[in-house]
Amino acid sequence: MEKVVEVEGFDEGKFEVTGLEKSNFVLSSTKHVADPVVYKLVRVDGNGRLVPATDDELMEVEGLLENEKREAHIVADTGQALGCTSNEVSSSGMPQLESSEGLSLSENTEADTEKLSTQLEETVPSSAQCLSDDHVTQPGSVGEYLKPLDGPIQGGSSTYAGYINSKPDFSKLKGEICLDNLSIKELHEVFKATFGRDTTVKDKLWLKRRITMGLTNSWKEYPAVAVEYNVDLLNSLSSQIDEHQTISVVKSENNVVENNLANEDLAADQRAAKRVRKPTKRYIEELSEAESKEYSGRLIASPKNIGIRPLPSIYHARPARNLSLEGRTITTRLDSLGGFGIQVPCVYRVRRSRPRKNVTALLKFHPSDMGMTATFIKRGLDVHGSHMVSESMNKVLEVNSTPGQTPQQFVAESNNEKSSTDLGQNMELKYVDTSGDTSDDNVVTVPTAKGGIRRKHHRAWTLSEVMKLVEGVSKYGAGRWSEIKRLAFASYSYRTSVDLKDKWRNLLKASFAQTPTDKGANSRKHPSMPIPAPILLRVRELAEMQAQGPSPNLSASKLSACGSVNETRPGYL
DNA sequence: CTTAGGG
DNA sequence: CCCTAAG
Repeated sequence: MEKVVEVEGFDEGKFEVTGLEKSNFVLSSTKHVADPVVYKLVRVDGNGRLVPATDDELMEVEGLLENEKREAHIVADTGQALGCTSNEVSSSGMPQLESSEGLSLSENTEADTEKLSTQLEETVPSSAQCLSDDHVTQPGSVGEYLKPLDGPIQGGSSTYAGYINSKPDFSKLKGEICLDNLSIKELHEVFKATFGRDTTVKDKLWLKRRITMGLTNSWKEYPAVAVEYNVDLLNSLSSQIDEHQTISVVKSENNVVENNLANEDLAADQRAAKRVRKPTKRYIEELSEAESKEYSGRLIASPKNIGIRPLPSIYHARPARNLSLEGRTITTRLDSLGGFGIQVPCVYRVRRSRPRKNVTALLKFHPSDMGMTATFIKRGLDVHGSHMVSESMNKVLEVNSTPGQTPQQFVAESNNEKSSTDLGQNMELKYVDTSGDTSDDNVVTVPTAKGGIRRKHHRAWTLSEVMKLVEGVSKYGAGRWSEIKRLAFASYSYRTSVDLKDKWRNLLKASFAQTPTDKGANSRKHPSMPIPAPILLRVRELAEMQAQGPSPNLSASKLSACGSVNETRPGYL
């Protein structure tokens, strides 16, 4: 809680630069006073195009920065997704280049920062919590896969930034930066010199990365944290399978692998070139479907004087023109990319049917109510990142448009999160709530032909969610979804009452389907969601119970609810 | 706006 | 999940 000051520093962020091909890397001394923006750019192998980091990336970085502020370290980017992403990009006929820059932050940021620092006092800790949680619990996180980054050498971000603490200090790399200028052949030599063996890999990026790693081989242990965490989860959950956990494990494994790679580079040569984090089907689907998608990212600035000053004005981009496309507004801007003028489309998505409100206005009106939300938004604004912005916007809008529980909700969520994670198990929640992830609205929306937008990722219902639902139904009765949503699901901003209803419907189906066969529940062939038998039983009980009559309990609560009649302290007035 | 159902 | 009809 006494991090307030640092938070501010965090806001100021630090500079992270992954250079272009001919970039001379200049890492700022990642102190507390650098620049909030993280520039990233990936050179797509082959066509030499540049692919900026995604906004989700930024989110990740956000987490990174949080840690950063305490450790001032930089994590080496695994950059595995590079290959896949680049493919995706080119195959989908995307505009080769997109970017957004967090340049305009100079003014607004400063002001907001101050306000924020106040609120952050309370929320930051939980924010951090959320962030790390996200990384562990969000299987479908786009950022996870979309991460195209690969700092040619010391790529700065890590997918696991959220929970990696012992990050390697790549500031040492300054001396090695010149790798960029080397030819592949030269790189091979360097490689040999570094590892004492030859390599057949022709991937320049890879070579550089490896060499860099070899030279700095300091990142070997950090996955420990994550792994431990996951193992922990697994143990406590061994019986119930929550999609999230499994995913978590996978992730951490990746992480481990990644790190082992740093040491035992055996056989890595070949794999390395295509060492890619496998994108999920969903993701692929998404990418292809999203034709002119919203990759937006930070554009690299000329490597020259990065990090020296908080924000060189030359990095400012100037809007070139705007045009709208299927409900999205595409802003083409001219960025000064290391001296080159490049037009990059920026996509601002707007949530359908949600009244659009001025985010900045929101910030000012409820400055004290939104902790990380504000942070995100601010950052989003700073960066002009479409993803970020839209995401944040959605969040805010969602929160704000929820009648009766406006801004507080978010705070509540954060707290709830923290407590549920800390306490771990409470009340009936024997099942650990791995999904305290209220914070990440990773929900991807997809524009429909009709002009609509539909949510793409089915947000898997976690056990805890299901349990809350059941509990809610038992308390308030099935059918009173809005009540349940408001009371039992206060912490889950997503999950509309309709969602609850649908889920309940499914639960009923499920419970009745396998009730007759006691064992059927567990022995069922790994269907997507193995709902613990007990829960199903409970569901059925409730179902039957309510089929007969709206339990006395219900009517009681009903009365008290509707009882605005006169029962509210008749005497007091 | 909230529910219920169908898709 | 989405969409829509109905209260």
